[in-house]
Amino acid sequence: MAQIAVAAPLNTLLSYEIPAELQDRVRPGLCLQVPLGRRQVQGLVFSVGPGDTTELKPVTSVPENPLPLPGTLLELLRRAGDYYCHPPGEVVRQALPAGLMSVAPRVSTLNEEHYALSEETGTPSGERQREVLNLIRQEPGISRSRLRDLCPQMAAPVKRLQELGWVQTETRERYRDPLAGAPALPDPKPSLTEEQQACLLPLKAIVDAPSFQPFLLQGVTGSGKTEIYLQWIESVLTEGGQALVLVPEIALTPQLVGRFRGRFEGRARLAVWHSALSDGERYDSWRRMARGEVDIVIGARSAIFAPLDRLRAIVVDEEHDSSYKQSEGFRYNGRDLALLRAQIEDCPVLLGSATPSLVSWYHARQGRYQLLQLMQRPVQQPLPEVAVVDMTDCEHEQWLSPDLASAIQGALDRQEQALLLLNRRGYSPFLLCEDCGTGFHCPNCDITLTYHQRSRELICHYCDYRQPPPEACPQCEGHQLTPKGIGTERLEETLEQTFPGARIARLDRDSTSGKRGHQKLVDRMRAGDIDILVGTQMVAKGHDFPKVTVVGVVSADSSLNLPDFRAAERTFSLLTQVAGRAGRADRPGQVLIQTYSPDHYAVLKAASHDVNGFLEEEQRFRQALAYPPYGHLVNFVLAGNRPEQVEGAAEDLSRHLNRFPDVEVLGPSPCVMARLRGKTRWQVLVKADQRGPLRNLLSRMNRGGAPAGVQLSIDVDPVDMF
DNA sequence: AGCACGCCGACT
DNA sequence: GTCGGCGTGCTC
Repeated sequence: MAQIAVAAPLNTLLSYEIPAELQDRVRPGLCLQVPLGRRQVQGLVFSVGPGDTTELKPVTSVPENPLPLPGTLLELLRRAGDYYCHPPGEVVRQALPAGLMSVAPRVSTLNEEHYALSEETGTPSGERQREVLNLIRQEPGISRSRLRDLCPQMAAPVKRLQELGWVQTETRERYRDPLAGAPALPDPKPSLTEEQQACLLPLKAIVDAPSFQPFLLQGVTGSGKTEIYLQWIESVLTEGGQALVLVPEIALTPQLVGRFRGRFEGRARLAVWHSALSDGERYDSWRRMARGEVDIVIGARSAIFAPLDRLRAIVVDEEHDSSYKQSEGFRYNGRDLALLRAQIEDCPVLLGSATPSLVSWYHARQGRYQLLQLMQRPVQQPLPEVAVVDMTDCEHEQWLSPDLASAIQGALDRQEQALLLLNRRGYSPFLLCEDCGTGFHCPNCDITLTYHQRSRELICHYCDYRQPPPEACPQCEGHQLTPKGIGTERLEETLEQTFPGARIARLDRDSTSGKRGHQKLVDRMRAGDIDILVGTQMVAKGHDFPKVTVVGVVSADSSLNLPDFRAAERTFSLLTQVAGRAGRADRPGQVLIQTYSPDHYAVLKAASHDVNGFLEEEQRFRQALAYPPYGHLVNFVLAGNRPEQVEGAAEDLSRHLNRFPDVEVLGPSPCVMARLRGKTRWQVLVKADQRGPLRNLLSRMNRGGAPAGVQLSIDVDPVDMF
């Protein structure tokens, strides 16, 4: 009998009979095919053992050359599914590439010929043939594609040499490699500052005697955290171990990958893992990892499920970043699973950030994580001067304060660059009829449609509903439809009017088609072809623009006013991160933060670069309200088509949850987005001082939380309350 | 998720 | 009379 997670949203594993002829091949960690209803689906074996098989269907088939998952990974999947209360089959489907767990699209493998000299070779008559033979002699086992690069007309000569029996041909699997062709710039190892050496010491010490140990590396921007990662990983590789590096959004940080490639070129095999990979690339990268042919994996949150079996080091870069949390479906947190995996692997894990999350910082304070600190920048460069601009002094709809405008002018005069952050896409967040006050709402969601002028559309940023902007108000037929508020498009326009002649560009999801468009814009900025760059938080993440000396936050309020207990934490880290983009060695940067809440501690502490001061203040606030890390949360979200039914289900659920001991039930209440994609949404938030009572509640809640017609989704450790 | 079963409106 | 709409329920 085998316990199998099947590719279906079932809350349990299913048991299958193992037919006699497959008895010795079915093992835990194996992907195979099983019958489910009247179809065939993929499944992952979690355990094999004795049991009554009379009522069970037999396993259909086992692949020819299976690549079983490492036992530690299997354990991680099991515990993660448990912890986040998510069906095992869905957990596995998220964790494994499409080719392994989905039913339909079988991903193919590619093959390629490789050539070597035979025992007996002669001297061919043709010049081309001699050339090809020489190339094969120089590089035995050369691949067909490499040979073609060196000698484009190789096809006919190779064929002739094969016929003569002078070269041996071997067909091997060719991996689709997302890194192929990208240049690796050599990155010599610099000498470390004393501070860096002190950080590296305990990390290196643990390489010799691996065991579970979390570290929190708190380092100001520019203090060289990456260098610590690189040198730690280098020592791990020397011991024959593998390393996993998680980054919030790898598509935005190609320079980190470049840095790793440059440092380890020829010494370590690198794989990248993120959502922008094609199915084929993902499938091949997974197989490379599972075969032990990779030493370092750099990836986004789902890379925590990489099939590595010599894992000796895990790095979570920018550990505070909320994109580690998956916000729908299997709502796991990559940072938290990194800790779980490290525990299972019995290996160290390093969380790095300039602005640690309160939760991690608290654990470090409690002594559960070892704290490592980098307070200085190796290249003596002062932190930028940060000014807070009180927007209540400005006129209505004046987006640029005089202070920010003159700072930008200053940058232009000195032929330096300015970077402006505005966390809102489109032209304006509202379109309003001046005559009757009508706004335009999404028909599916509880939100106003954002006006996009470039594409002449009203767009819902939640469900992507689009409609052309009406000529006249549908209510009163008035023609004064006015955009209210500002988005990046309008900011770009405002800047064009204020600074005629300046080269202005915009970096957001709309301005860049595909990942190449994004990179192109970044390259132009770095080359100095742009004077002012406007962007959403994309500009704050990862990119290093050396000529930027002025950074403006157009409105700190948009992130501060989110209805979320982590709003201050988020705002603080965003402000700190974007402030770190200003300045360079020979010229200090200047940062201006525009806000209507100039006295808010998140703004003030960011302005004074006081990370610990912020965390201490935030800690008091969280403690008073028993929010994490002083309490634990589980959010139950109910969604359905019939509003009264959803509300009723939420009330029933709330009553049910109230019966559990040692938990506090908040709600039911309509979600912040009370309607999303056509569905009404209610939530019930459960809070507890200890994890125990919550675990107890969840383990008895597995299914049956909602009636037919209402979907229940459980968010354990929610990061936002939408 | 699929896939079937089942019970009501507009069609050759 | 049936074809097909999608609400509901089950899959070892």
